[in-house]
Amino acid sequence: MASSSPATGPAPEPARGPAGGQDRVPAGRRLTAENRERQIVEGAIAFFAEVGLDGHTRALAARLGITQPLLFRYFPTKAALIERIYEEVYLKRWDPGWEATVREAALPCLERFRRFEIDYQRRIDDYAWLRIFVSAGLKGFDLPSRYLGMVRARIFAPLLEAMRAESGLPSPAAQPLAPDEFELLFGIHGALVYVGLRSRVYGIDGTADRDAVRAAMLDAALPGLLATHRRVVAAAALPGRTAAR
Amino acid sequence: MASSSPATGPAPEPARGPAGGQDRVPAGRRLTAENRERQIVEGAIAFFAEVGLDGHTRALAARLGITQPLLFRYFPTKAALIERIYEEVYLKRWDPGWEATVREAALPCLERFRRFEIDYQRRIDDYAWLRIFVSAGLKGFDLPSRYLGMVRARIFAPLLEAMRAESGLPSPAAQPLAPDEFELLFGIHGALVYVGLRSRVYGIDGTADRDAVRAAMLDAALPGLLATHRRVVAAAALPGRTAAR
DNA sequence: GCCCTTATTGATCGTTCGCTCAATAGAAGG
DNA sequence: CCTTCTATTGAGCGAACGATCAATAAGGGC
Repeated sequence: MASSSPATGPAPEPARGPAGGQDRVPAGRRLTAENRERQIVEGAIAFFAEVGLDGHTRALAARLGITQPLLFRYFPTKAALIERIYEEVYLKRWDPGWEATVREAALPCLERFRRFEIDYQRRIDDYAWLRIFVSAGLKGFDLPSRYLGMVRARIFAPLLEAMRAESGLPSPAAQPLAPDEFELLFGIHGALVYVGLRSRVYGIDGTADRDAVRAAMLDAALPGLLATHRRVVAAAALPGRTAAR
Repeated sequence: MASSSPATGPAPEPARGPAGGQDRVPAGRRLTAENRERQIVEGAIAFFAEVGLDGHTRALAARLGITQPLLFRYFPTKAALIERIYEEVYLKRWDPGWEATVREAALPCLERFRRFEIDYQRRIDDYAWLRIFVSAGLKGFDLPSRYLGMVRARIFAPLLEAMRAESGLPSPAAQPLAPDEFELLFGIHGALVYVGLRSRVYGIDGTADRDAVRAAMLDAALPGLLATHRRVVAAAALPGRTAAR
């Protein structure tokens, strides 16, 4: 169970990522400020994803083919650069369409959940996204908890409300959403995320088509979800045990 | 979505852990070599779990109330100390009883799976265990992939073989275990692990009784597992698509 | 009490960290 | 061609890194 190398050795996969699809920054020496900044941000995302947020600014500069002081021309501090990465990777990649999907009244709520997860996981299963997310969590930053708080409030809460309605259960206004109801969705959610984690963080090659694996997981988990949800809501309505916290 | 503090701020939870149940090392100045070594290892586990494997030896020494050079009296290098942590946290905490549980012929295989996961997750849902595991994965160490390889080979493979037999399907000798069959178990497994990750890595307080949450997840996921498994095996037997890799 | 063993320390090595600043060089406008 | 602007660099700051080693001091055996 010993690790192969003592303290070195970044991740095996470069995985520079789609980088948003914009055309690559020209490799010329003297770039415009705008182009250089974009190049630094994109390079920093790939770099810190590989080596972790403790990565050194000199190593980042070397990878970009520039000198280290130039980084500080564009970002006053290393922390500011990391902050920028948060915005770029997490805020900018949040799709408002997700919030619309889970409210699409024309669809059964399980199908809304399915469509959200398929699309969400496709975006999340990214080398930089997953690794920086986990790395931030390990360093005690509140990014992961705040981000998952968004998922909880903007996605899962409306979904649970729709599931309540579809099952003829009292609305959240009448009976507040119980933590166990969220756990139900986070359970399936976690199983899907774990597929990416094993590949991107634990370095397990795994199955080629993770998208198909997740689709199969949803096919297995969704059919029984509404019935389980009804049971959970009924249990939460009883004063038997304290459900919250 | 900005993090609260730029680069400082370890995890909110000390969570020194049960430390194996052995009596604490006396706080006296001059300890026996054996006691000092144990104190260093236990302290290092808690320390590196909090701040990550990039934590500094001087900070570790300060927390232990000793000077930094003393660490190098007991461990030739920082990497050697981390190696020792791997043995202590992962190798020593592997329970051979797990391998016996999943082979217990008297029990239905779903019950074997249930019992394994309940016990396994209880041990895994530990501040140091989860955080060092993830931290090692981010640093590119092969600990996580090798450990999960053990779970796959020693736990899931015999379980799948038993599920095959219980469903009257061909044995792995006749038809090799397909990757999709493992994904079936890793899916449920991942959902359970994710419960701990959200708390220990992402810093979400979450539900108090994670053990009960996981039990409920298993209750929801297990009933349909055998039927799904049969479908996966049947699909893997067809030459329709390449199942492996 | 003294001595011997060794756990522990203080001082320090060479390196590298994040970061600063004056000097340099490449493109644009006249 | 020359000037101007500024992107970029080279040199270097103080601090902290992992690691080393001779000096110190606490305890046990006689």
